[in-house]
Amino acid sequence: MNVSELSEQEVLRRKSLQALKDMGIDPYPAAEYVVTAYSKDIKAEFKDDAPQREVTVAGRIMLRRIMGKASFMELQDSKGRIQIYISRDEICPDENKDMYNVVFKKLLDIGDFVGIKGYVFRTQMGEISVHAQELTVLGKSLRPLPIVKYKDGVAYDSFDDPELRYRQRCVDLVVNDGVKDIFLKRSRIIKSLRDQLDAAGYTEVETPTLQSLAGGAAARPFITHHNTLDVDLYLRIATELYLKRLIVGGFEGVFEIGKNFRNEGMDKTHNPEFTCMELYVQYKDYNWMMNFTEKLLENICIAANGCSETKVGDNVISFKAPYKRISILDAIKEKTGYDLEGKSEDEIRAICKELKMEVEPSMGKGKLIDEIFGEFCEGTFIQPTFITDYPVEMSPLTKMHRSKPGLTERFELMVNGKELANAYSELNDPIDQMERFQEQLRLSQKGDDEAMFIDHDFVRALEYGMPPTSGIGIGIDRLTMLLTGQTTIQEVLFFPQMKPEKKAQAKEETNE
RNA sequence: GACUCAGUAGCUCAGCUGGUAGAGCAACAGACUCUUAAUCUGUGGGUCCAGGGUUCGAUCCCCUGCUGGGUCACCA
Repeated sequence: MNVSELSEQEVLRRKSLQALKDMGIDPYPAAEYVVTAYSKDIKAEFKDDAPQREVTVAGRIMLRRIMGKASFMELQDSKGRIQIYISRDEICPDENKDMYNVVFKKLLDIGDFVGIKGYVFRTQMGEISVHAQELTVLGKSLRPLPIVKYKDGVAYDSFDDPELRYRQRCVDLVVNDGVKDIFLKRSRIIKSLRDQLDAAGYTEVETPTLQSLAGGAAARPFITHHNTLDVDLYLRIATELYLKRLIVGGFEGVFEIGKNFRNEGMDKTHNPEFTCMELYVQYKDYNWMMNFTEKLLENICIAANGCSETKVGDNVISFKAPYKRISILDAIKEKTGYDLEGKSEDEIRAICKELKMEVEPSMGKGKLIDEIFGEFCEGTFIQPTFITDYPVEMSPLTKMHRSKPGLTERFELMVNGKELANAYSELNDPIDQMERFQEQLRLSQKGDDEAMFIDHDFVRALEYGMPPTSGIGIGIDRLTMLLTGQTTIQEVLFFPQMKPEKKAQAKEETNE
């Protein structure tokens, strides 16, 4: 990079870096710096009448208030911030005052990492702080951070351009209060989920991400190429068909938490790669799965938020089990007044017309029902609600309903007007499965580019025999959104997908 | 993909339908030994997203493109 391209402040910081080296101070020391305390804990554990506590803390300088021969700074470590008091004669007991006058006052900047050895005290204004006795440079920052100031919990000049925040998430995490908390909570959510599945005796597994056939869901896949085999491969759109093969193989329960990839649109609730948890348990049905799911989610909510409620926008959502259960046809009857039970495709099409919906001739009965639900019902279920018994046309991997013809043993869990989970009593009849795949093929030939392919290998697995099984998929990103009160998926992904930065790319190419 | 809004200093933003740009914070120089959005004095910092067009003259008007936001469509 050419120095002339650097901003004034970047040039100055590089000069400070050199000045530190010239003084014999390594701006990037190699040795371990032994930290004995963290900001948050120091404040929580402080007692005014306790004996003086010696601590060593380390972190990033976020604010400096220099007042001649003494100064305050705010140090940010992994748990929060703590104020540091530095007096010149304390860190420079000898005649040489360079460590304070030159290093601290001139060569260090906001964003630099330092270590502070000192003791904990309370200032005259009442703030618990560390009185520095030793200052160590731990890492020089050459690029100025955005300065966000906080007073009484209110942020001033916050760094809030979404493009910059998502492209440079590291900066967002450093300067914007609360961003890190979302991701810490995401981690707790996944841990709680994993712990509960583990406690239930189920096995966490990993199945292929590169698949020669992208099955298990209706979605356009990403295609890639394997050179050695000279074949095109797909990035998986679901883990379903491989996990069921493991059920065939004799596992009691298997689950996988991992990324799926769908080559589709991006918006507030869709990212091309997203995280799903899929679970399959032998000898269970979808009724059992509803019971299991509502307890699972209640516990996750408590693990994340300390209670079984969460607030998203103006809605307070309770994850306390049990959840309301209603069949999709009853839901439609409730919201639109139309009873679709036993109606033919043409009759339903006529109802769509009465409801002033735009429908296409290629849509079959199941698709029409789904459209009505999506249009008039889906958004109205704010509290967790199991929508059950979907039409067979939309559910090629689901067992037929034990008593309702044309419907399947499937549920989707709606929360805050969005699908959070999708589950079935899994279809384990290989002949029926083959016929369903063939029906998908017919849809595909009619122009449905999301119809599933026939997976002969999966059918062969079913032919060896799969026990009755229930399975579920839960969208982890959406669950995290709900439990952290976020309304866009970008806020719960560290690095949401964005278009490449054109300028930066061009620059790098000219450098090579 | 459609419509719409936006892009100005390191950050957050002003900028009068046209005359080559301002503030706060940050930075720099100085003062200050309990400050906390520290304060006080002074200084520097700009490819006004890019490329065309109109004009004597464009940050501003027009066109195209890039990037992002919002709404809608797509995503069972």
